[in-house]
Formats: sequence, C-alpha cells, structure tokens
Amino acid sequence: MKKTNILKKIENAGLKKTKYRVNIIDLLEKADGLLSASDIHQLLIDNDIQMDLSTVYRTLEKLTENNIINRIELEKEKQSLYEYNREKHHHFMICKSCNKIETIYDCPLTKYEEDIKAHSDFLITGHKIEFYGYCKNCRKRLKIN
Amino acid sequence: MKKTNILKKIENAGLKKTKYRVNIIDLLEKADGLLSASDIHQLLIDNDIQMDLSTVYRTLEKLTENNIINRIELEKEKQSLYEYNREKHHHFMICKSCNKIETIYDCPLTKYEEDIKAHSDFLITGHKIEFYGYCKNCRKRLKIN
DNA sequence: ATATAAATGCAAATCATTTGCAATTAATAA
DNA sequence: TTATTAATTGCAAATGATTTGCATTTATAT
Ligand SMILES: [Mn+2]
Ligand SMILES: [Mn+2]
Ligand SMILES: [Zn+2]
Ligand SMILES: [Zn+2]
Repeated sequence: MKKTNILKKIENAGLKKTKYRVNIIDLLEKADGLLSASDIHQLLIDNDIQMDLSTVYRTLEKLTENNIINRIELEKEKQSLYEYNREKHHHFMICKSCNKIETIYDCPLTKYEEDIKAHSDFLITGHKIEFYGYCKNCRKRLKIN
Repeated sequence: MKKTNILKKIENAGLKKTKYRVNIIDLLEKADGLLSASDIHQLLIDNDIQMDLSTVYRTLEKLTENNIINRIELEKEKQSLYEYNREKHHHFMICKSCNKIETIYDCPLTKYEEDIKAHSDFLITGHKIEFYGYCKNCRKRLKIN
C-alpha cells in the first residue's frame, strides 16, 4: 500500500501520524497471516525500530477501534491476533494438528441469519465462525481422510 | 439428574468420586446458563462447600477432558465458561448491549461443510459459531429494529 | 488394613494485557 | 518560527485468569 494511503487512514481516524503507527500498519498490510502483539513487537525490533511492548498494545488498540486493523480472538490462542482490515468478510479454518490458520472468503450464513430475523426476537448484526480440522499437510502426515 | 447417573459418568471416566466432582456436575446440570470457574466457586461457598479455587479449575479441566462438561470460550469474555454437556450440538447468540447469551439448537453449516470437503484440501471436523446482536429486551430498550 | 495413585489446599508463578505517571512529541494556533 | 496543548510514549508496576510445585489427604483396589 502506498504510504500516502496509510497516512490518510491515520488522518481520517483523527490520530497523530507517528512512525510507529505507520510502521505497524505497513507491517500488517504486508503480512500474509495473523500476527500477535509480540510478533509485531519482535518484527519491529528486527527492523531496528525500538518500541515498547505497551505502546504496541496501545497502538493496536487504537487502530482496531478505528477499523484500520482487526483484532481476532481464536479459540485456544491465548494471545489476540491482528490482521490488516481489507474490508472483506471472511472466516477461518484452523488445523487441530499444526495450528495453521487458513482464511475463507465466503460465508454460509446470509440466508440463515435472515431466517433467524424472521423467527426470533434476537436481532443479529454479525457473527463469527471458526472451522476446525486438518490442513492438507497434516492430513497427509497423519493419514487422516 | 439422578445422582447415580452422575456417579456413573465419573466412574466411566475413570475418575475418583469426590464430593467436589459430584457437586460441580450437579450444579452445572441444574444451571440454566453458562458459568465461570469463579461463579462455580462462589456457588459452592454459598452452599457451604469449601473448595479451593485451584481445585475448581482442576476439576473443570478433568470434567472437560472427559466430555462430561463443555468449556466455552466466547469473544470478549476473558473467563472461560462451562456448561453441562447435553450432547446436543448448539451455538450462541450474544447480546452486544447486555451480554445475555442465548442458545440455538440448530446448525446452518452441515451442507456448507460438505461443500468445503468436496472443494478444499482442509478436512473439517468441527466448527464454532457465535452470533452477535441485540436481545429482545435490549431491542426494546434501545429502540433497535 | 495396606498400598498406591489421584485429588486437594495453599502459596507462588505465569503470561497476556493494562495502567499510572512523568517525559516526549505531533498538531495547531499565534 | 515559537508557543501551547493534548496525544503519545517508555518504564515499571499492577491486573486477573489460570496454572503449578509440593506436602498432605483421600478414594479405590488388593
Ligand atoms: Mn460470515
Ligand atoms: Mn453447528
Ligand atoms: Zn495442519
Ligand atoms: Zn441484551
């Protein structure tokens, strides 16, 4: 992503443009998987960017609040994970053996939520799904079909 | 549930029959909602049953391992919650305003999982869904339609 | 009744996350 | 540019749920 776009996002959120914020957004935008606060902290250090872990947390909080990134809480992962917000509804498949996380850009619930809307007093405004199972590699390795 | 059935469950799991285990299973079987470890600890104290919180945790762990109860980890609840395992597949609807948790004994994913099975290398063996929205009371109170 | 492994209480440790506070810095106005 | 002010930061300490080490007790089988 062009740096100007990142700066625009920060500006639109009414946040100060600090090198830390630009760096974290940049890093998450380039990352291909989900990253934890400490992952991010370490990656910054690897890039010679010193930043206190508490500041990482505060930054992630602010960016999450402003929908620039998403905080993901997965079953069993004690740490929160973060991803760049590409504004594309998605879900996760998590391998029970190696913990690999794959993303599904697809959603089976649209119709179901409409049904609930019609038949229940509860108004659904969102949902979260995690699928659990075995990834390609682990199926092979563990001979699971 | 008749106490003999609880004892049978403990026995089948190869666990010792301690008053604590019987009490916790009993309590969860009667509870109508989800309970945290500290909820359970407090309820036991209210019933004049002294039990160390660490023992509550260890008991819940054992009962979960043996599928007598289920451990539920919900987005944003920092504490794990527990329910008696009625062996009935279900999901939750969580009110964004009052945090009320309602259960859905229904599942919209059977067909979808078969689709994934057919089109992906990932083998799905289970899933987890949380629906978020507003319960009847909060819809009324907050005038949300 | 005895032996043995499991269960327990208590205190201390863990670990991700949060917070208080003083110092620094970005944004804005003068 | 300089001054002003609120936001941001670093550091150390706190938090809070959960876990663990260890000595003691208890349930179960012989
Ligand atoms: Mn969806
Ligand atoms: Mn289901
Ligand atoms: Zn795997
Ligand atoms: Zn509600």
